[in-house]
Amino acid sequence: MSRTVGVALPVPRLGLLTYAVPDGVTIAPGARVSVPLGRRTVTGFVVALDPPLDAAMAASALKPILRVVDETPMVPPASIALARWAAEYYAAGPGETLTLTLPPVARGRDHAFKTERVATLTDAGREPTATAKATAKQRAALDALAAGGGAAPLAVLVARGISAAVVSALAAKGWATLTAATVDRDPLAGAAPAPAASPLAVTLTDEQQIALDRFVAMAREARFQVAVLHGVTGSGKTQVYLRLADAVRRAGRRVLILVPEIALTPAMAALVRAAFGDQVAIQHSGLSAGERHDQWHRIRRGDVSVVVGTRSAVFAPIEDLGLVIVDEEHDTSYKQDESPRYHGRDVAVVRAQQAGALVVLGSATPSLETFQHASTGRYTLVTLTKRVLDRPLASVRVVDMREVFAAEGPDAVLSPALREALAARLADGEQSVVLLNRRGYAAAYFCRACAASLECPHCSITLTVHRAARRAECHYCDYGRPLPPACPACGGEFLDYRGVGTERIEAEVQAAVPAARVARVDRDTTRRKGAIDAVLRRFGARELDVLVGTQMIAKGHDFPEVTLVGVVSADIGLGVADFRAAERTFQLLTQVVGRAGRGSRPGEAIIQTLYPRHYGVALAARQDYAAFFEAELGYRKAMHYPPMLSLVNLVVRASSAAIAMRDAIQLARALRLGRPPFEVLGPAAAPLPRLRGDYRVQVILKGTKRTAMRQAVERALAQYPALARRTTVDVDPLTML
DNA sequence: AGCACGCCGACT
DNA sequence: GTCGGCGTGCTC
Repeated sequence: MSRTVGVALPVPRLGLLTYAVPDGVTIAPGARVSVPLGRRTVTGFVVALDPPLDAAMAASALKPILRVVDETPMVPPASIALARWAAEYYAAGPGETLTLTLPPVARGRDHAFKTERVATLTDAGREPTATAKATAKQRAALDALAAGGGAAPLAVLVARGISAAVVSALAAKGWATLTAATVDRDPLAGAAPAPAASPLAVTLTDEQQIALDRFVAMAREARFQVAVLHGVTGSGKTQVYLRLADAVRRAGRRVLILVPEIALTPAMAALVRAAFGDQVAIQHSGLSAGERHDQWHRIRRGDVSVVVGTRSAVFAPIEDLGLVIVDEEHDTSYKQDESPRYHGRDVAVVRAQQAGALVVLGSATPSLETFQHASTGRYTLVTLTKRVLDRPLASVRVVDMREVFAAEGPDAVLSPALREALAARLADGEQSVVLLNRRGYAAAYFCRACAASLECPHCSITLTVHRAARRAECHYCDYGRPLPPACPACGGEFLDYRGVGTERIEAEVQAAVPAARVARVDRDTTRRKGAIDAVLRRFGARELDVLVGTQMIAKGHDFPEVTLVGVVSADIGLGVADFRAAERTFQLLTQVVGRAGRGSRPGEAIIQTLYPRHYGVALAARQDYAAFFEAELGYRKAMHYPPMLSLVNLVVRASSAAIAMRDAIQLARALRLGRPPFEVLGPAAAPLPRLRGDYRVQVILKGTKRTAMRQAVERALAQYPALARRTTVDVDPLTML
């Protein structure tokens, strides 16, 4: 019996604390315990039994555990190991990452489980002679119950026109019983109907079959391996995933499928549901707390063999894991942009390693990190070079906007080529997608007299114009204001827009093709739950002709009738001072071009740009991943950027620029102490020097020895606790903001 | 994260 | 004169 336990508490950066275990109490790792912390009582996780005590601790009196919350461990040992790894790797507290393994806590009253009244036929109810005197309605109810295997939820009966009163009558006559049962809410209820045929019955192309056979053979080895599925857009990666998942499931091991975003999840979830029925659990942030709770417990109980979810599902309590699939592994939404700043794909690889499982990283545009490992042989590369049914990739035209500006003036938004193509598609009854990766009407509202723009009072950023709402909004904090009638700086009355956003594009498209039914998909139009689903469904049902949107529409969706994709300003993003700008642009363009021509008719893409020769644009137009990878890797080598080495980004916040700089200098000095095996760059003002009222200064670590970098950061921050509280640590940052 | 302590500005 | 702002320290 253990005398002490190491407990992880949900407190940022707090390490394990040791508590005494009262006599006669037994505790297993993974169980939650209620413990005193300062003057409050909190719930933590037992992660270690009888941990080694340091001298100071051994001498002092440990506080005892107040209560054991779980008789049986809340999370399996594998989840603890994974969370502890993530805590260390991402310089977070163990409690922070362990929290990720739990379902969201229901607030207030316990809405955790939904109970439902279920009617069940009794023996008498099944006996035709006993029920001979049933009325017509009662007979209908008895038949419905019999058809449902002898039992059915009351709600289902009511939906079929059988009133609750009739069911009560059956109960009164002893022909049926009514019981309250706990049911799992179905997060797919009301979602797009599942395809009629099982996705597992689809005939694979030769390439798909070869890829599948390869993966199945690897999975059969039941050891940690990483495979990369590099398949061009429309090559049918999903079918390979599903068949592979089925094979692993049949072999008795479980499967985790990660997908990038909530907007994408319903489609994938519906497919997986069609393939595996009630063997699937879904986890993503769009579910209500109650739904997530139900799904989490189905997983924890081992009721399902396949789990589909977004980033946080990587911590789901799955045992006997044999396969992890990371769909669209290059997608930046796998990286959490708040602490703990983990990368779902990277955690997935470690999870597979700890479980002895196969992990498949799939993408049409693999990240540099992933493809680099594939090309050195550390990961196994499997390629799909052809689209299913031999459909051609879209033909691409790059439009040099400088020529358009020269011909039509500087206010041109849609090029003649794009306008004409949109009109032609409409005339042919085909659908189009127009992408611009910036929402709002205009990027700025500026004064023609003094050139001042409306700016956020809390962030170093110009306010975005939302014209329909007649407001200017900050896209980094919650500040917003009505559009002023005159310049707030000089009183000038000639205010104008600069830069375009999706709201403007929607209007321009409507003006160019007045007869078209146009809808917009961006964060502004899809805030409401289910809104994005509704628009995508209308588009899928051909009730819309043109979809205008941000990168939300570039991902994953399969609309066979789309034959034209327009990209309004391919350069957004290239201007950002970020070493991944070219990679992101290439990925976005390649993905969105891949939306065209997925049906029987060939697709076309029109890319408008100011830099037609930029390699990120030109190679995406050619859809030449190999050439892009070579060019980009050359750049990363020359500039000493990932994947050649690793980065840690430290951002120090303070109430004044001077204090932020002073503290960052102190931090950098501590990090440079003792000739460390890595570079310390800065301090320098962060790319966003002010954010939400804070002044920000950054220090960047660059090197190949990640462990040394992390340890140095831990040491430096431990030395200055006040500074640590105001410093964010981002290991393997995706952006330097 | 909370919660307490402590040191500087605007109020009954 | 205090009330209370947030900056800092601490949690087995």
